[in-house]
Amino acid sequence: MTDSGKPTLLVVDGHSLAYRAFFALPVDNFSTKDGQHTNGIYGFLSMFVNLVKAEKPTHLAVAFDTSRHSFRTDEYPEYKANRSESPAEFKGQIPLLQDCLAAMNVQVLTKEGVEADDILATLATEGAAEGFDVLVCSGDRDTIQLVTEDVTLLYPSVQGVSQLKRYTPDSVVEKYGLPPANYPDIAALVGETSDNLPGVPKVGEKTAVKWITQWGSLDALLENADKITGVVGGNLRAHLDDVRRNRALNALLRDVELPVEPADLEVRPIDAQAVRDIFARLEFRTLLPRVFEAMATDADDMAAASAPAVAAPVPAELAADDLATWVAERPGEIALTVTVEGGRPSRVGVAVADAAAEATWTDEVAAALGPWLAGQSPKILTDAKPQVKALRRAGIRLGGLAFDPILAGWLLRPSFPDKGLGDLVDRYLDEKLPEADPTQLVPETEGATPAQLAWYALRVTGEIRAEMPDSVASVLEGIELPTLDTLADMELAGVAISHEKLSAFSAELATRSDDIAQRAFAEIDREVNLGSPKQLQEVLFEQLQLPKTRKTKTGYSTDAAVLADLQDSNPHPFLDLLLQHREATKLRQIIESLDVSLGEDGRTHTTYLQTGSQTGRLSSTDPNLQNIPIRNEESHRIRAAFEVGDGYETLLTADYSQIEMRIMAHLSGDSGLIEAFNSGEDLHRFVGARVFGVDPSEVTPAMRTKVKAMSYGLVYGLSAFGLSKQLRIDQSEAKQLMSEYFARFGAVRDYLRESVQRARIDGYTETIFGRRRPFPDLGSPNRVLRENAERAALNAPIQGSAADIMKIALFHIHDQLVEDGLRSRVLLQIHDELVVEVAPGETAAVEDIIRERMGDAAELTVPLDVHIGRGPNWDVAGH
DNA sequence: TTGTGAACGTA
DNA sequence: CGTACGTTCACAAT
Repeated sequence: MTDSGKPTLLVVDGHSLAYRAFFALPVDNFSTKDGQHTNGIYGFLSMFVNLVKAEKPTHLAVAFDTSRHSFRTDEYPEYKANRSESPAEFKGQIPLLQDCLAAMNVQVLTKEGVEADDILATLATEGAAEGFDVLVCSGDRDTIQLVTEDVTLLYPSVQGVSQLKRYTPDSVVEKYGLPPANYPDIAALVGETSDNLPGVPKVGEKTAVKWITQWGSLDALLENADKITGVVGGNLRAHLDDVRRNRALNALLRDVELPVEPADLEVRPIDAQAVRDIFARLEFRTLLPRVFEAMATDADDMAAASAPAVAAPVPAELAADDLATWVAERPGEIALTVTVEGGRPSRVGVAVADAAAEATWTDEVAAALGPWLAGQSPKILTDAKPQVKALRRAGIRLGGLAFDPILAGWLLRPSFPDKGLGDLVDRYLDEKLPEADPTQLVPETEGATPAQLAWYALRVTGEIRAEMPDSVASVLEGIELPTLDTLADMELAGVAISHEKLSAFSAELATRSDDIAQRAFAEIDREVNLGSPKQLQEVLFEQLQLPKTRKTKTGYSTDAAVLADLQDSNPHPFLDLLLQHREATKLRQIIESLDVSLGEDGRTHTTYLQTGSQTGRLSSTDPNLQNIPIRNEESHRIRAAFEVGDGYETLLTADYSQIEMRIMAHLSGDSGLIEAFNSGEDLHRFVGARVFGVDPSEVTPAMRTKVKAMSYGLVYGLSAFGLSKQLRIDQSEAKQLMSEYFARFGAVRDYLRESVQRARIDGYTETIFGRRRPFPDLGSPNRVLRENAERAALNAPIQGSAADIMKIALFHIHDQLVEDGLRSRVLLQIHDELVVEVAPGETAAVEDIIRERMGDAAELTVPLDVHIGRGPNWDVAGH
């Protein structure tokens, strides 16, 4: 609101200002780690928040051009034809900028066939008529014509985007000698080179102003053109049509049909979480507080924003029997929340569409509700796994799990880090989940009760289902929900680890790494922190004067590959000692974290993140048991500490051999690769024989290594450059290898190409079982971004299908073990390997189940080969 | 105290 | 200039 008490409407030309920012800010300082350029976005937003903060508009909109095409190019094809195509790096930023503005709840306007300035002109005209003070912010001089007593133009000065010059009628007269309405007349005579509109030769601003002043208007001047003397008079007469055309084109449209009018553009509070999300993605940090400061947030306006469209039912507090009756009387899906404290149920809430009830968890509640919980009547649980585990600790095996909004939300958007029900309520219901403020000891706002959480979950479920394609629904029901149950059991079981073995090894490694460190310090005559890349750079590149290596963001790399290269070219004892030190300390860290993780039961219970990957794989945390070392001799001692537990007979490992290459064979239908797997011959030997044109018996280890690297590389979208690096061979030799490979296995190359092509069209990839992963960047003009997306898209169906197959095998095995009443249990999953703890006397039966269930998990055109090992510990079993 | 980047372990 | 993860440490910013 201005002093006059009138509302203020600010309209901004997003395109022209972002474009200026794009050239003003160095791209090096403004791109994300995955290569997205952000200089235009940053510059625009920076200016924008300053502007909002300074002007405090009550109404706000940003307009964008849709393309170069407009009614002006229709009338005059040469219009702006001299402008070079705007760089792809810039174009790619526009949709992201629009996302930012959307998150800030700023109205973004575009219209096919008109330019952003026409939208500004329309809004300015309407706004002035409706009693607004209007501020127009644009980098196009044509907008000067909009200036009136009610409309002020803010125009970026040459000094930079952040400096805006105010144009009022007075300042326009001062600068041009004519009122704003006449500016287009001047421009028409002078011409506008940047728009490819030639004017009258030899006529500049001075002459134009003089003429218009003299004749009162452009029309009058043109009518009296024959009265103008001299060379310029001749020029004018020769270019009358040009002038008329210029004047027609530089007139901004003031009656564009828009879906909104100024009154609709009232400034709304920003969506704080959405802004945080997109700024995190763009890696904007300093901008965040500035935006929050300049613009009101939802939190400031809780009353309006948090008022739910539908109020959650107030749950009835019921006694055990009544709660059991409550659920029994309600057929169909019931949503359920079990709150968990100390790993055990503490409270339970149930909800249906219009009613909710809950109870504090007691033995009575457990007994009364037990049969329903264990039964098959359908239930919806949000983030079910911890609740399933808690119930299991209470002696109840949950049955009938029909939906988990968290899992479903992840299946639909696997790239979004899962942040709980609140985000889903936000996204799918456009409401705010009531949350107690954790920073307040006595929160002002109450959080939702367990029953109310269930009620929200039920409603979210309806919305998610509506958006879920059948294929994704089948992955949820056919793979993820059964897997969830299995994972709960695996986490509860844990794996026995020998503290004695670990601590003995840890002590050994401690003395060893100290010893290595001392010798390393002797080599360089000083003590440094060998774990500090910064100090190492000093030692390597300054003190020892070794050649500079691969650049990183913060300096020069000192990673293992680089050190090995250095050792080749400039041997130095320090390098080798450093590598040894790294190895010893790394092992020690891993051992230490395992030791810390050991529970009172002498077992370690990892947590599997079911929604932790974008491909469908599981991940493991706290501790991560999916990256326990195996490559070198030392690491076997760590695996040897993973032992069979008391009361069990043996550990058994089962792994799929070359499952990703088998999926590749299946998906590509390559006859050579299919034959390789059906022949029973070692895969790489078979492929090597084909590629090098020799008998399988003549494939040397070197040849095998090469085709093996090539085969695995294919799955990741390897380039000749990458292959040459990995094999330490010439790029030309790598190219040769690739072309020989594809000459024999051409269908593989065709498949890979087509699958990316398909993903570009569909916008997502799909596994054999229908799991989808969206790839919005496949169409990005940013090459780095696009090519990264292409490799990921090429890999996703393969890695994802393998993950699907393993999950299916996993829960089939688990379910069969339970069904057959066996005590043996699956403990670990490491992507293509399972570790099973076998009860006495069950070895043969368990082996049969595993072989069968892993082998039958999917019907491919090639067999699924399973390798099984046995032993008292993971090292022996894994042989 | 918190966040980031380098390095490195696995499939 | 090879996909997918999680953990640790150092370091800088707070």
